[in-house]
Amino acid sequence: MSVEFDQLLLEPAYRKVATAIAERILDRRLREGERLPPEMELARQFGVNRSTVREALRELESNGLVSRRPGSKLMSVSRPQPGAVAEGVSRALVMHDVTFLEVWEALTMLEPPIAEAAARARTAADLAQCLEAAERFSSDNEATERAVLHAADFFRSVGRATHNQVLMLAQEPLLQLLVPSLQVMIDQVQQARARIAVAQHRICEAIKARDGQEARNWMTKHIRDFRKGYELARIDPSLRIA
Amino acid sequence: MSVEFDQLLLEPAYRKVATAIAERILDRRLREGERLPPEMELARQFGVNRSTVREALRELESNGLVSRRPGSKLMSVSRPQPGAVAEGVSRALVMHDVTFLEVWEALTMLEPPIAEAAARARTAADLAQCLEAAERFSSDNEATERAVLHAADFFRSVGRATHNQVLMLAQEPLLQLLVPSLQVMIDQVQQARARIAVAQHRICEAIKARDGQEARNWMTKHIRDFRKGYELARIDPSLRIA
DNA sequence: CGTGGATCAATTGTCGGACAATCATACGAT
DNA sequence: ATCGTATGATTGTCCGACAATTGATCCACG
Repeated sequence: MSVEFDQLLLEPAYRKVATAIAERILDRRLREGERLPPEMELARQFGVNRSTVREALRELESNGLVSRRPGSKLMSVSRPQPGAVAEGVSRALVMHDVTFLEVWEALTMLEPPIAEAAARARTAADLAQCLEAAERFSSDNEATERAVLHAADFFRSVGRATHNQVLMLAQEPLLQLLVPSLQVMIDQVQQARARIAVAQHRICEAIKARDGQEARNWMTKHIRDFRKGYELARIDPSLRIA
Repeated sequence: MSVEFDQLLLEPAYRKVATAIAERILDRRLREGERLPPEMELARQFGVNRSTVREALRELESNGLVSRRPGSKLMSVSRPQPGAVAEGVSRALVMHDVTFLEVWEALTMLEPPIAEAAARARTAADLAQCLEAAERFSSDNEATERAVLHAADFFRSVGRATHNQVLMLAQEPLLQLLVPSLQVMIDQVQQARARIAVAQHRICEAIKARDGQEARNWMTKHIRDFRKGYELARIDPSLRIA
């Protein structure tokens, strides 16, 4: 028997409303695509003011559980977009002063097995996407910004080839954090673009041949190159990411 | 020259306010722990109504960028708590109908290298935490719920030993998704508890000896056991997680 | 001088109502 | 059937208000 009292949690009404709606969404009583009742109706059902309902909706909206189709004002239930979710994670990591070293270490762990899984699970369409992504990098890498975005997109295309949503979502924040620091590095290292292109090419070939081991190996080299690039550019890898 | 027009984005005011404040937090002009100006003051500065400011604050609040110290009503800038961030990711994954197989595959990729890194980077305090977590599982695993939570906490303690916040945050959603399905499995497989305890013990020993390879190996077995458990319990691993 | 309590101002949570802009829908003209 | 139009519904934003609770200040007291 505990002698202590539970810390009584007095949640504001807007929070209760938010969790109540979120619950209905998560247990599928409100299904995806279905439109949400109007704010007035929700206010009536919950017995609160419309302002309160609106504050709750803002929370759900920022979690991606509700959204509106572009050019519409009606709110409908939606599955959170991976990019948006990952953005929240990225911001959290930035606030925690993550360093490039930490991001790089995570990439080192995650990407090679992803490449291996992609080689096993890829479909013809996946392979085409990987090839296209590599081609985009090769043919349009002069502008720093575009080069970096294409490099990240290549990782995304490999991730999609795994057909594992968990991996895609785990990978996304890393890519978002990689982009800004890669942008600094890539212009200071002459051979960077060429080496990236080669690695992408090899990875694609391995994925095409369904050679998991080879895909993993080249991805390992690819990631290791990032680290080397930072050393060559004399960027301190233990600096926090902007 | 592009002939197309950019899709003009008309954001509602509450969104502009939210991003404006978020920007100031992320670039450290508003530092952590600092208290946020009162709603009225913000409304004055942005030239909008207090209701609008409040909607913006709800968004920031759900992103964890602002929060209040328990038992206080004053909002202050805060770094997002990993648990809360991961919860958003978990919900996103649930909405995307992730299967146990996907979660398990991600764990297979992520946990062994984490264990290896932990063996390298751990401090004495980290080791103590791992041992405590393992001990808690061994000594308090009768109640299903507690056993499962302790099993997850063991992973967390190993994650902390890596001193890599990216890894900790990447791992957290996986653990949150593992818990409910592990809860179903662990009671249907006789030897599950014992095998988990042994694996934890071996991993701890390897971490203590700073033997990365051994830590990785035992973690690999540990994760593989989960899969076997599901087969023994005759749970379809391609079922979506509740 | 520090401590504790009492007082007052500040702040938040919630409410009610209001209005313009915009979107959804139904209807009628072509 | 397609297109444009009128009407109603819904959202975004504003205003003002009030109770409850917290933060801050000050004073008495040991």
